[in-house]
Amino acid sequence: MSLKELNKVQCRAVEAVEGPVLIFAGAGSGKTRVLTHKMVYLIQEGHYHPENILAVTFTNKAAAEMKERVMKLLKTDTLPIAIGTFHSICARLLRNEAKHLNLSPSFAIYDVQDQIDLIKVIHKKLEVHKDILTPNAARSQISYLKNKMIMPSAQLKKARTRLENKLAEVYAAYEISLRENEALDFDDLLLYPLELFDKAPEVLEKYQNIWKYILVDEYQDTNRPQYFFITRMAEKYENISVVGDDDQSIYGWRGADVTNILDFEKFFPSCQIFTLEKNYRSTEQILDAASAVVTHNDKRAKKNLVAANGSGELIGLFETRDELEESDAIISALEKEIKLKKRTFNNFAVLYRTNAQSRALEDNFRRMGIPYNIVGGIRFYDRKEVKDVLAYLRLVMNLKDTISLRRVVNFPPRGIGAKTMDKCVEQASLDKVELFDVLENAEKLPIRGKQSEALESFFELIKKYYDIREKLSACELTRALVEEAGILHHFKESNDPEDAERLDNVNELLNSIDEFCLKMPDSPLSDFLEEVSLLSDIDHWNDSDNRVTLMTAHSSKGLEFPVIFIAGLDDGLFPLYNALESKESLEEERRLFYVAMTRAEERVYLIYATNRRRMGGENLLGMPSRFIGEIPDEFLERIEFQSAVTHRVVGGSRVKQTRVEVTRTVTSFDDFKVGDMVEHSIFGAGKIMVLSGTGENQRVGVVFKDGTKKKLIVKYANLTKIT
DNA sequence: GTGGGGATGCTTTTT
DNA sequence: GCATCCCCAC
Repeated sequence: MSLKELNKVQCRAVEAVEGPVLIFAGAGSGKTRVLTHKMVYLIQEGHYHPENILAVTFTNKAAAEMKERVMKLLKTDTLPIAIGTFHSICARLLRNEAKHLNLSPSFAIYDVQDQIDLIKVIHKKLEVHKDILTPNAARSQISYLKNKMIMPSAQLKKARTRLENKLAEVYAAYEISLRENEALDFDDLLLYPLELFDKAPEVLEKYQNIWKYILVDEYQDTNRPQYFFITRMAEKYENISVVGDDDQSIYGWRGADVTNILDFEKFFPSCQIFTLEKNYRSTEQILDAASAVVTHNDKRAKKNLVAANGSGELIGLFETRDELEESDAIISALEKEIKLKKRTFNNFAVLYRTNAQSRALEDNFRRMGIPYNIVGGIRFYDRKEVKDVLAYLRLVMNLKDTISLRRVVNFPPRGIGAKTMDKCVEQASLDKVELFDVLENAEKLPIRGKQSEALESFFELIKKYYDIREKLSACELTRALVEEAGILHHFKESNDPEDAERLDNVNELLNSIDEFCLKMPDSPLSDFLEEVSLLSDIDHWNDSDNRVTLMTAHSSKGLEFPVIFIAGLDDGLFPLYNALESKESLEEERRLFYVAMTRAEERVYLIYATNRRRMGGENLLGMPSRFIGEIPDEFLERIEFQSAVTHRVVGGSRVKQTRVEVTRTVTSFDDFKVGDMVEHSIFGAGKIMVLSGTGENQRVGVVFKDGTKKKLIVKYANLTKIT
C-alpha cells in the first residue's frame, strides 16, 4: 500500500510492526490517520488477518469511524476486526466466557442510576442515614475504589474514621448485591476480565492467540484496570501500538492515570517511541496560544508542537455581562463569520465546562432561529419512560435483576408501593428464594387480596415472556410485551400533556429496536440492551447536519471544527471552583482548556461573563478565567461588543431585576388563572390549562398555538398576559 | 398504603 | 430549573 499521505515520522510509526510501539501524538498531529493506516498496513504487509487485530478506542463513534476508514482504504465492505471501546470489548468477552467465572451470560449491565438505586436498598438494609453518606457519594467513592482496584476487604482494613468504615461496609454489601442481581457495573466490565485471566490462564492464552496485534487510542486516558487488560493481552507476543498525548489527559477524576504511559516503557523495555510533533489542524496563533497555557503545568513531557498551517487570526475575546449577553456575543460573532467567510452552521462548535450551561445558549439560539445540536444533557435512553421499558426487557432477560424488577413492578401503577415490596423482600429472605419467585405465590404474603392479585399477574406476564424470549425476535418480543404490560394504554389514556411526549419516546424506542432487528436480524435482544447501555452522548452526534454543535469540552475530545467558541470562561467555572483546591486537578482543568482550544482549525473565540447567574438565582461576580491570563497578550484580540438586546439595561445600571421588570407586565406572580391567554418570548401565544403553586413557586401548564404543551415556572417564564 | 403535590437542594466532567 | 424527597389526603 501507499504511505504517501503520511509524513516521515508517521510512516516510521506505521511501519514499526514488530514489538511494542509507543506513539506520543500531540493535538492535531494525525494520530487517527496513523492508526488507520497502521491497521491497513498490518493486514496488507504485516500478514495479519483482520480477525487477529484488536483496536481499542475511547468512544463507539470513534470505533465506527475508524472501521469505516480502514474498510475504505482496503476497498472492502466487511471487516471482521475487533474494534470498540474497552467496555464493549470486555462485555463481549465476558458474555462468551461467563462460565469460567460462574457468571450468567445474560448478566445485566447497571448504569449510574441503577447503581444508586441499588445503594439506596443497601442503605436501608444497613441503616445508613443519608446525612452521613448519600447514595450518590457512596456510588462515586465505590467507583473510585474499584478503578484503583481496591477491594472491599482492603478498604475495610484501611478504614480509620467512622465514615470510611461505613463506606467499606456499603461497598462490601454492594458487591454482594450486584452478584445476587447477576449484574455488573461499568467498572466490573473492566475488572472481571482480569479476574478471568488469573483464574483461567488458558482463556487468556486463547485471546492472546486471537488478538496477535493490539492498538490502543487515547492511551493517556486509560485507568489501572485498562492498563492491566492491555498489558496482559499483549505480554505473549508484545505486538502492540499505543497512541496518546499527556497534555490531553482529562479523565483523571475517573481513574485515568498518565503514569500508564511512563509505565508502558517499563513494562516493555524494548518499545520503540515515536513523537508526532507536526500539527495539521490549527493555525499557528491558536496552537501557540494553547501551548502557552499548557506550559504552566509542571507535570508534563516536554514537547515542541509546530503548526504546519499558516499564522492565522488572533484569538477573539469577549467580556460580557451575563450568560444572556454571552450567548448574544456568540451569535453576533457567528453571524459575522457566516457573512464574511461564507461559513455554514456546522463549521462551529460552542464548548463549555458543565452541561448546565447549555440552557442559556440553547434558549437564545432557538430565539434567533439558529439551528443547533446538543451533545449530552438528558440522554434519550436515560428518560424515565424509556428506562422503564428497557427495565422490562432486562428483567425478562435476567429474572434476578431486582433493580429492574423494582422499577417496573409498579409501572404502569398497579397499587404496589414500597411497603408491599418490603414484605416481598422479607419473604424472599425467609424462604431463601429469589425475590421474583415470591411474586408467584403472593397470596401467602400479609397483604391485601388486590395487591397479591396484582403481583401474581405481574409474575405471570414476566414469566410468559421469559419462557418465549428466545423464540421471538427482539422487536416482536418488545412490541408484544409493551402492549401486554399496558404501557401504551397507560400513556394513551392519560390527561397529562407530558404523557403524550412520553408515548412518543416509547414509540421512538420501539422504532430503534425495529431498526436494530433489520440491521442484525439474528442478534438477540440482549445485544440490543448491551449496545444501548454502553452508548455515550457523543455516539449520537453526527456532523452531516448543518447545525451548530453545543457540547462540553470533555465531549469534544478527538473532534475538530473550523471555529470554536469557548463559553463560560469565568474563574470558578472554567477552571471549576472544586478544582482549585489541588494542583493536580487544576492542571487537569488546564489540559481540558488546552483540548478545547486545539479543537479549532481557524478561529477561537473566548467568552466570559462578569455577572453570571448560577444555581437558580445567585449571582457570581466573575473574574475572567486565569487561563485567559495565561495566554500572552499578543495572541488576543479584545472585541467590543454591544448587545443587540438593549432593553435589559435601564439607566445604565446592571441590576438583574431590571430585565425582569421591563419585559414583564404582570406585577405579582399570582395574577394568572386557568383560561388566561399569555404570550411567551419563545413559544408565542398560548392558553393556560393548569395552575399549581403560589407566589414565586407558581407553575402554569400552557398549550401554545402551535400545539406544544409546556409546564413553566411563572417566576422564570417571562409570561405576558394578552387579551 | 399509595400517590399527588409542594418544599428542598443541588451541578463537574462520563464509559 | 429540575429531580428528589417528604408529607398529607384519599
